Amino acid sequence: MNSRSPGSQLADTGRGNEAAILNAALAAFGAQGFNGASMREVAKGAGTSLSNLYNYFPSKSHLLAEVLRHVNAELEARLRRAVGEAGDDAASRLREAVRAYVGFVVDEQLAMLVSTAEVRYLRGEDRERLVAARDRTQSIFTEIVEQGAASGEFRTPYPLDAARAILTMISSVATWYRPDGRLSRGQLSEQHARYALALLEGPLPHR
Amino acid sequence: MNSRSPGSQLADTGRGNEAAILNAALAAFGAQGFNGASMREVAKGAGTSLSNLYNYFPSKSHLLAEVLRHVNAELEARLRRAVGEAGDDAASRLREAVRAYVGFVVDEQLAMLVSTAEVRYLRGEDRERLVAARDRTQSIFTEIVEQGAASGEFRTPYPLDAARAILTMISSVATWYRPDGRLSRGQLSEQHARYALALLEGPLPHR
Amino acid sequence: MNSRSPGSQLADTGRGNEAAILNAALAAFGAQGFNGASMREVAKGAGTSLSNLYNYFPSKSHLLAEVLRHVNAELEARLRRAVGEAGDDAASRLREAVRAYVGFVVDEQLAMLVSTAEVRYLRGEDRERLVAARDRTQSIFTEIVEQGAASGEFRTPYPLDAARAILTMISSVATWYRPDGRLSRGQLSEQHARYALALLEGPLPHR
Amino acid sequence: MNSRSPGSQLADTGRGNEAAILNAALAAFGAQGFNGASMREVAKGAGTSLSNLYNYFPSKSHLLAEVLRHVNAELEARLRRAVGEAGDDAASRLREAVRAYVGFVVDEQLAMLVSTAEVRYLRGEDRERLVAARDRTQSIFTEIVEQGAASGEFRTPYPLDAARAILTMISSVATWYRPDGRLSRGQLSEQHARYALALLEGPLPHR
DNA sequence: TATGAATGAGGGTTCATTCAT
DNA sequence: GATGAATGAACCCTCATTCAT
Repeated sequence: MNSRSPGSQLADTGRGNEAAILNAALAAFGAQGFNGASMREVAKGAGTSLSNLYNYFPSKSHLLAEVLRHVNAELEARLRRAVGEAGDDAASRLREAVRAYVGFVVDEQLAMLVSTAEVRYLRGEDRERLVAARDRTQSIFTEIVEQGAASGEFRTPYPLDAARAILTMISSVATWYRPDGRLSRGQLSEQHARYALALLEGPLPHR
Repeated sequence: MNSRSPGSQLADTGRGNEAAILNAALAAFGAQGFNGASMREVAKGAGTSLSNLYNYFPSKSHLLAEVLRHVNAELEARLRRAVGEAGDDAASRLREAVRAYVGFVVDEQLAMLVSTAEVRYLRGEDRERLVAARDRTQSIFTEIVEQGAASGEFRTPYPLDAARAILTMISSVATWYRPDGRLSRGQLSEQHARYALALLEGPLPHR
Repeated sequence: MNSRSPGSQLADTGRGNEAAILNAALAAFGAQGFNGASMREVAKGAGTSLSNLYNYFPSKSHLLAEVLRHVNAELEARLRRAVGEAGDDAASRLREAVRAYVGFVVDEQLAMLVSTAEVRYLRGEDRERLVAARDRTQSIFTEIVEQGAASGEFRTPYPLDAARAILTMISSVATWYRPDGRLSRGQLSEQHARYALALLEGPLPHR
Repeated sequence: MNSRSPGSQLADTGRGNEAAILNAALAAFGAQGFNGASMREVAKGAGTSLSNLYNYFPSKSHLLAEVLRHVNAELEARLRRAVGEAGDDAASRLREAVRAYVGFVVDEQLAMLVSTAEVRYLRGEDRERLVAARDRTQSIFTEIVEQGAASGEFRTPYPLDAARAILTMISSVATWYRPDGRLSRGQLSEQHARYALALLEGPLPHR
C-alpha cells in the first residue's frame, strides 16, 4: 500500500450523499459519455433516488461542472505539492511535475478521461470557470518551462508550444493505459520525464 | 488554391445523397457529440428527410462507423502518398509523414476531432474494424520508427512508445488549432517534425 | 336536428389527426385546466400516441394557442354571419349579435369555458396574437354600440363600458349553463338580448 | 389612509405563519394558477420552509380551500356591513351592496381573480363547503332583488337571473381593472350601480 | 413549530427507428 | 430512393408529500 488515494474517487465533501453522487457521475460519464449517461444511472450508482440528485445539483450540466472542478482541483493540488518539494532548477522541477502528472493520470485514469472528453459539454459560466481553473493548473508547467528557457536549461525554439505538447501527451496516456499493461506507473513516469526534457531540448539523463 | 481537399468534406461516393449525409453527420457529431446529435439534425444538414437516412445507413451507429472509416481512409491515403514521395532514410521519411499528418489535422480539423472523440461510441464489429484500420494507418509511423531505431538514426530507448506519443501529440493539435491563430500550417508542421525527432532522439536540424 | 355544429367540436382541418388532437386538448384543458391536463391525456383522448402530438404541435403551449385560435375563429364567424343577416338599426343588429353569442356559448360551452379560463397560460407572441384576434371579434359589438350611441338609440352614459359588461355577462353564462336546466337556449337568448338593451338604456320590448 | 384593508392581504389569524402562508398562496395561485403554482413557491413567498407548510395545511388542496374561504368571508363581511348601513328600500340597499362589491373587487383584485378562477380545483367536501358559503354571500343580493321585485321597484321579468348577471358582471371587473386605468374606484361603483338598476329595470338616477 | 433530506409518480419533450406510400 | 406519419422508450426535471430530527 501507499498513500495515494484510491482510483477515481472524488474526495468526500461533507454533505451526505454529495461524494457518492459525484463519484457515480464520474463513473457514468466515463462509461457512456455525458450525453449517453442518464441521471437515473447516476442515481443508481450513488445509491439514492433520481429526484434526490436535484437536491444536490440543480442540473445534469452542473453536476458535470462539479465533477470536472473536483478533478482539476485534485490534479492541481498534487502538482503544487510535487513542485513544492522539488529542487530549484527547471529540469528537476519539470521532472517532478511530470512525474506527479503521470501519477495522477495513472491513479485517476477515469477522472482524467472524463476531464478531457466531457469539457466540451459545459456551456456558459460553468465552462469559463473551468477553463480558468485549468489555465491556473497548466501555468504550473508553463512557468517552469519559461524559467528553464530563460536560464538556458531548455534550448527548444518553441518553449510554450512544447509545454502544451507535453501536457497533451501526458494526459492522453489515460486513453490507453492499462494497469496490467506492459508499462508500470514508474516506467511511464520515467519515459514521460525524458520525453518532456527531449521536447524542450534540455539535458537528457544518460541511458 | 492548392490541391488539398476542402476542409472537412468527405469525398463523394457515387450514391446520390451519401456524401451529403456523411458530411452532415460529421458536422453534427462534431458539434454535439455522437449522443448529443440527432438523426433529425443530420437529415436537415444533408438536405434530405429523416427516414431517407435509413436507406443509406441502417442505424446511427453505422453512420458513425462509416464517417470514421472515411476519415481514416483519407488520412491513410495522405500519409502513404507523402511517405512514398520521401527519401530513404528514416529521418526524412518521418519528417514527411509528420508534415502530412499535421497537414491533415489542420485541413480536416473537424474530422480529426470527431475521429478522436467519438470512436468510443462504436461497438462490436464496427469498432474492431475501425481499430484494425487505424492500426494499419499508425503502422506507417511505427515502421519508420523501427527502421530508424534499427539504423541508429533514432537513439531513444523507447522507440515504439515514443511513436505513440508523437501520434497523440499531433492529433491533439486539432483540439486547439485555429486557422487565424498564431501558428500557421507550415509552422505547425515544422514544429512537430522537430518534436518528433526530439522525442525519438534523432538528428535535430540546426536552428 | 338543426344546422348547428355539434357541441364542442373544432372543425376538421385537413391534416390527419389534427382535429382529433385539438378536440381532445379542448376536452382535457376543460376538464383539468391547462396545467392540470397532461399531454398523455390529450394523446389518449385523440387516439394517438404521446409523441405523435409533437408532429402536429411543437409544444403544449402551442397546442393551447391553436385551440383558442380555433374557438375564437368559430365565434367570430358566427357573429359576423348573424350581424350580416340583421337589419340596419343598432338595436336589431345588437339583438342578433347577442343571440348568436349566447347560442355559441350554449352550443360550445366547453370551448367557451376553456377560452375564458386558459388564455392566461399563453405567453409571448401566441398571447398577443390571440388578444388581437379577440379584439377584432369584440369590435363587432363595440361598433354596433357606437352606432347606436351615435344614433341616439342607446342612451347609456357609458356605451363602451356597457359593451364590455355585456360581453362578460354573456360569456360567463358558460360557467353555469346546463342543457337540462331551467332555461332553454331560446330563453337565454331572449333574456340576454333584453339585458343588453337594458344596460345600453335602449328601447326595451314590451313584456 | 382609509379603513379598507391593504390590497390582497388575508387577515392575520393568530397562528404564527398562517397569514403569511395564506397570502403567499394567494399570490402564487394568482400568478400561476393552482396547478401551475408549487408548494415550494408558496413556502418561499411565505418566508418559511416547504415542509413547514404541512404543519399548517394538510395538503395543497386544503390550502386552496382555506384561501378561498378567507376571501369569501371578507367579501361577505363587507357586503353585510354595507347593506346594514343602507336605507330600507330595495334600490338603495342594492346600490350600497353593489358599491361594496365593486370596492372589494378593486381593493382585493387578486383575491377576486383567484376566487373566481381556482374554485374549480376544489373537490369533495371542501368544494361543497365553499359553494355553500358563496351561496350565503350571494343571497345578500338575491334577497334585495326579491324584495324589490315584490315591491314593484324592479320591473324586470327575470329578477333572479338578472341578479346572477349582476354578480358575474361585477366580479369580472377583476379581470381587466387597472389601478392606473381610465376608471376610478368611484366611477366603477357608480357605473355598476347604474348597470344593476338598468338590468333590474328599476329607477335609474337622472344623468 | 420548524427543518433538510428524501422519494415515487408523473410532467413535457426528444429520440432512433419503422412503415405504408 | 424518398417521404411523412407514427410509435415506445427514454430523457431531464419537478412535483406534493413524508419523515427523522
